[in-house]
Amino acid sequence: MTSSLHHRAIENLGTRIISGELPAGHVMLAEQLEVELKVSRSVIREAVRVLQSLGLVETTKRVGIRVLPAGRWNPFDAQVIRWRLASDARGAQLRSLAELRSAVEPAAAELAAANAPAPLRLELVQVARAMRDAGHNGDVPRFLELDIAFHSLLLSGSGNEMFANLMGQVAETLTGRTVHGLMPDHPHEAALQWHVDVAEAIARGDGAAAREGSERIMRRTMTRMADTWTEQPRVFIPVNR
Amino acid sequence: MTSSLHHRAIENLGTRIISGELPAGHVMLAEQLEVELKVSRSVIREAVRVLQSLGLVETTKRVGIRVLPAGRWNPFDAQVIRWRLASDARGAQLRSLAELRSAVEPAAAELAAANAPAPLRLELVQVARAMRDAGHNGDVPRFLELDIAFHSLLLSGSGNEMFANLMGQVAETLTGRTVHGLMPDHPHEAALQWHVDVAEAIARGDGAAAREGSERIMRRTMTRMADTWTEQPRVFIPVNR
DNA sequence: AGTTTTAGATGTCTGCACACATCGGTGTCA
DNA sequence: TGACACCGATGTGTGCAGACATCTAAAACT
Repeated sequence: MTSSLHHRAIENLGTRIISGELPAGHVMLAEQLEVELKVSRSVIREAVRVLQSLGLVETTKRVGIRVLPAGRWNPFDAQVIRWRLASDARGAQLRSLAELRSAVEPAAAELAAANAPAPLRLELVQVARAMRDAGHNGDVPRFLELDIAFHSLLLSGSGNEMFANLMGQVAETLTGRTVHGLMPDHPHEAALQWHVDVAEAIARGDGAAAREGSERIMRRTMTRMADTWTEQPRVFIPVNR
Repeated sequence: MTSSLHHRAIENLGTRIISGELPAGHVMLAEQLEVELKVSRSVIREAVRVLQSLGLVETTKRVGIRVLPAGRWNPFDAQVIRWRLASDARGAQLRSLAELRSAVEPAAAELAAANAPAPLRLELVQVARAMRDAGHNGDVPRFLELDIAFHSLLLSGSGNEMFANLMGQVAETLTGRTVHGLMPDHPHEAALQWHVDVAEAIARGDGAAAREGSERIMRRTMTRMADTWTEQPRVFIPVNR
């Protein structure tokens, strides 16, 4: 199912557009794509429709299928993110995601302290403690697993479905290695305790403490990650397009 | 083109799914949809493919087209957001967007102070001042227009394409009224100056001041908007799905 | 320069063959 | 006799091929 012709056509075109192989303004013809990908018209059409909804192409009668500039791509779509991570813009995409996460998590922590259901608070504390233990014991694989679980739980606990999906949509589609382009891949002593502090603040409903603790973690994470995003040029998208 | 059969089919099904008329688990048959919407198979198939990429449905052989639960919907897609705003969950969607915006804008302001290109900084200051003037003169339409322009510019100035699209993808697709479910629709004295302060902080590269000013605006905005989101239940999406 | 015509592309419809998940009947075994 | 494993029938999405409709950019013509 994952390797349906339809899916493969989307993957093929999406990758090539985002990598820059098919630059903005490039025009393709459905008929030509049929030959190139060796699939029928319906497959091409369905793939193009999906790419259209992602903002990667537009179709115009009498012209063809035109590739759109990067500013039109839906930057929140999991597929688009995955394609960008596989392209030269990998560093820029990681930075964008990290900045977003760093902005959102403290807010999510504060909301979770106010709104999260009791069982989730409990689980959060348990995961944070288990994570601290795994870190102390040098059990890196378990630490990584718990780290993701912790941040996913926190975002879910906010009760904001957009926050919840930040880790959700992305983390699940992505490989473990890519996810850890967003978070340190080996434990940091103080940060282990900070996670527990955040979890406990959420558990007792202390929003301010939860936010501050999360901000501390995010600041630390950002500084540790910053050098991995090899100096990537920032893209400034014009307001009107 | 906007009212192509394909587009209308997407609109019809998307609206009905998100409104809850077609609940999660509900199974439809392509053939049945052809009859119901009075369109051909190709139209249905292309529409279903798009809805699939938005996480609204999944297709299974021998079963049909199954509606997925809300937790699987892509909450960042502009269409999904629009459909939710037109549904009973309007309040919850506005709250989610406002929380996201409130988390992101201060971060964007700080990044803009560090990275925004010079012309954008200049424009930001000009817009902020024009906005203050319009507010003082009681020119509400112009104030609204400039308000959107200001926040769009600020987000663009961050150089983070995800931030830039928060206003972009959403605001442009949406009606003016909906956008102002996210920001006050008449000027507040002090806030007018705060906008200028933020713009000037960004212009002189003072990240800390820009962030603080933006946080002040966001706190004010949130408290003024909060009562418009009539007590909506929060949705807690399970981590694994 | 403005208008009309035309060619060429997508949009829509239809009939067919195939793959494959599910269901239900059949046979085997305890 | 009853429970269970097997296997074929069935129905559905997937993919294909070809036709006609419709729109529009670009050419041709005033």
